Amino acid sequence: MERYDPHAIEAKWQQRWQEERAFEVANDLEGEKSYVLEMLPYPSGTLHMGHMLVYTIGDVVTHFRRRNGMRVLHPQGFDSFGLPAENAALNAGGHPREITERNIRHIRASMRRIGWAIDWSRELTTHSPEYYRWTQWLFLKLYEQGLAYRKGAPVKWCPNDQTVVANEQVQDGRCERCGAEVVARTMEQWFFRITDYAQALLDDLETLDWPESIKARQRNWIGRSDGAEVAFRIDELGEDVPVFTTRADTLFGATFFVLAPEHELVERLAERSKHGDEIRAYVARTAAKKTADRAAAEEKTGVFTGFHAVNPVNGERIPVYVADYVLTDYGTGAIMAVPAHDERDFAFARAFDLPVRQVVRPRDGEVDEGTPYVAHGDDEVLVNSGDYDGLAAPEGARRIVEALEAQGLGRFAVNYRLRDWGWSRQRYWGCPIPIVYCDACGTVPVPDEDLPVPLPEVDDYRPKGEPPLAQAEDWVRVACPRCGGPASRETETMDTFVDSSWYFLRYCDPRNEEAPWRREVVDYWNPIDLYIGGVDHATMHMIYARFFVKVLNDLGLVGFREPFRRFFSNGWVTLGKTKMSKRAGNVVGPDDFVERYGADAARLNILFLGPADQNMEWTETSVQAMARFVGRFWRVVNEVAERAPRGEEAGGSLARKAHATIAKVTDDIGRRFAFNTAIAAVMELTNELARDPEAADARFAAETAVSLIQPYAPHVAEELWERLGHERLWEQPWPQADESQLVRDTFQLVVQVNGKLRDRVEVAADLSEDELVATAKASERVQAHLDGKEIRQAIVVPRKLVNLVVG
RNA sequence: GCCGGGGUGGCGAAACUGGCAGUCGCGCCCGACUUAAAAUCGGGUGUCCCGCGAGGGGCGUGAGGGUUCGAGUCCCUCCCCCGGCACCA
Repeated sequence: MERYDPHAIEAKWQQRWQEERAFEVANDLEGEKSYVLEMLPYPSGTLHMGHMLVYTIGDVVTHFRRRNGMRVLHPQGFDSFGLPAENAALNAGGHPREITERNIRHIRASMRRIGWAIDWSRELTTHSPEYYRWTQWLFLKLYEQGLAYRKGAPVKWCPNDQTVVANEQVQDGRCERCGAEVVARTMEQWFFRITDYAQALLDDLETLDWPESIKARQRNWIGRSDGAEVAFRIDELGEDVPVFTTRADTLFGATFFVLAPEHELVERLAERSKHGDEIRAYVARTAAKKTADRAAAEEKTGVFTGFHAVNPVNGERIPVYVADYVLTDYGTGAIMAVPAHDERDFAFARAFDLPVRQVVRPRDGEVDEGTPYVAHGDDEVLVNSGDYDGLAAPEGARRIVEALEAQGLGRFAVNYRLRDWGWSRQRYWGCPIPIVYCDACGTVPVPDEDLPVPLPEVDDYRPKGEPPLAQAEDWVRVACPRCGGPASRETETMDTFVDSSWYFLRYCDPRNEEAPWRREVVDYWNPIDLYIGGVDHATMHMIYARFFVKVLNDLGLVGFREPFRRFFSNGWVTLGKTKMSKRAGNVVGPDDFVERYGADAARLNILFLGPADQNMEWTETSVQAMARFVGRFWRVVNEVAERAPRGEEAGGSLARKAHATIAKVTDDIGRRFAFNTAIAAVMELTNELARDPEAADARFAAETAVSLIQPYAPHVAEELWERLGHERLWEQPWPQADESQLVRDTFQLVVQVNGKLRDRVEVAADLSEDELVATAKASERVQAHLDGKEIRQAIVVPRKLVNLVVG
């Protein structure tokens, strides 16, 4: 028998598939389709085991669905613009384009070497002008709709380095790099109005077949809360300031009022206040603080403004403070403070010696005055609340808001935690924004026919305060598309999440030069039937893509409202119980293992480690074990091919086992996504086959095993299929389990006494319940445990067990 | 704090619908082949107790309770681990 040589076998079949374009699929738009997609990689290095996992899952499903008669779209590409790729280039010390394209070549070669069934004719890279032309085009569509806009947003600025620094790069209010005190600055940034779609993004989660944990994360991220907006009048100004509250039941307990330091009113108050300097100093101090540090602050800080707000429910004047525990970008940036029923307000009241007034208490029971009482269900009632005293808290809240509404001082309101998506970056390696600024015409979109706006070459692409594109002066200077006068281009670039918010649509029609896609094509393939990827993209990318699709649907560009009908979230691959990552320095790549043990063993291994949606610990011994299994599989099947009789499949125990394995593997891959147990089932079949390779039904069992392992180990399966005298396994229909073979005429009856296993008896399948009980009683082992006691009851589970209850 | 996922042999895990706990694999032990080792192949392997042995019995799925003829699985209380969000009013 020939030795198993994975390299020769894998090269042979990969060449064959490439020649035959075996995994390319045409846009016939006919028949049952399945779009199977894994999240595309950042070409920031080489493949690691996480990639091995996610792409092998997709590959198994692709083969399975193809062989079940579906037209399967399974493309691949590279998320090659943006920070991940650019940072990799900066580390490598080369031009981002060169480094990125080198990484792509390497990864593409690895992917081909692993033998994934990818339609390479549809490959895309987000940094190619053919792609980003349409990213720009889509931006312009959103811009036309008013869904893309520019606004000032607070950023941290280092006056020494003359650069914006990320929140994560500020430590104790100082620049991480040079130690200078950072200051807050408002800078113009581009945003998408994703908040317009907050409710739709929330509602439509119900229609998706996603893991509950992932839906929960998105709900959490969107963060809907129901409450009321209530107007408080600043007494000295005569101006109404709205607050958002979820606790209208506590309005009578408001004892002070707080504005976020960034609230637009604060500067105006400072101008008129005798505490003006104090207020400005406080605002400057808090602005420089990292958001996380503000949140982590043990002591509440703030400053009295000298102004007062009037509580609309009782006309009471309460002092107005500025304090950084109130966030500027949630609700209205101002709150009514109810220290008796809110932890944060309570802490502030303690620190500033402000009154605490109890207005909600349990119907029965005592309240500890030393801590805020936050419960507010139907078991809580209002007190100190005028006409509302005695009402249950939810009812009281409703009545109070209704009364305010009647006076025009409040209304029921909904708030979301979700913020508009800020996506412009002062970096080089990203999609240019097709906008021109003209002194005469203002902000002018670049006309479609002038797309793409190319990414210019610059001398120094490293990040600095000014966008690197500003150096490309000839590129920046441009005639205004509207008036022809002197104008300049937008020099910021898009975040990579913009590129990845629509790539799955481009795969459907990747070479279209007239449009981003043809609608009938995307409508045929989409929504994606199975999307596979890591949980780390469960919020950002997967919310942004959902937003894009909803907008595109509203624009009539696509006929569906959700991109990912089903999502499978793969686990992490860990080494030493730590997620494999560059940062942890524990990355193991598949290249090495494919080289040493072959692609089939590496593919089987990653899916055999454990359930694919849970984290799994990588060990070198496990891939060796898989190499051993493949070798054993090779020997056993070859032996059958050489020695087992040909002819009709006989209905012996091997054939029965084969049919049972078909049923198990089909269910495991098709319904349960339990890839590990499907492999175990084929191993069992192989073990039985090895015991009797010359049996009359050995050939059928071997063919079945080869056919079932094909999605996991397509190369060795194809080679063995050929040795069994057949061809083109990748196109063969998936085997069907013969139900009649699954039904046996005897079965093993489990006999319990008082629920404890006492015996197993092989019995005929057609015995009646009485006969089963009689058989159970007849067992010697059972008799020993009956101990002469009376049988009070006999539980019979047909075709399974008899439980004799004695007492 | 809120939300989500977990806890089963020495290890990764299986048990899908309440019905034989531990499939499959790793590791380990014994044996075959070998001058020897590696590789490969065969057998064994939850744990404790009784028995020279064949065998028999008890215990066992994070802890405690409950429902049930029967619970890893369902219910209640609690502990621990991992992840997400978090001064979100």
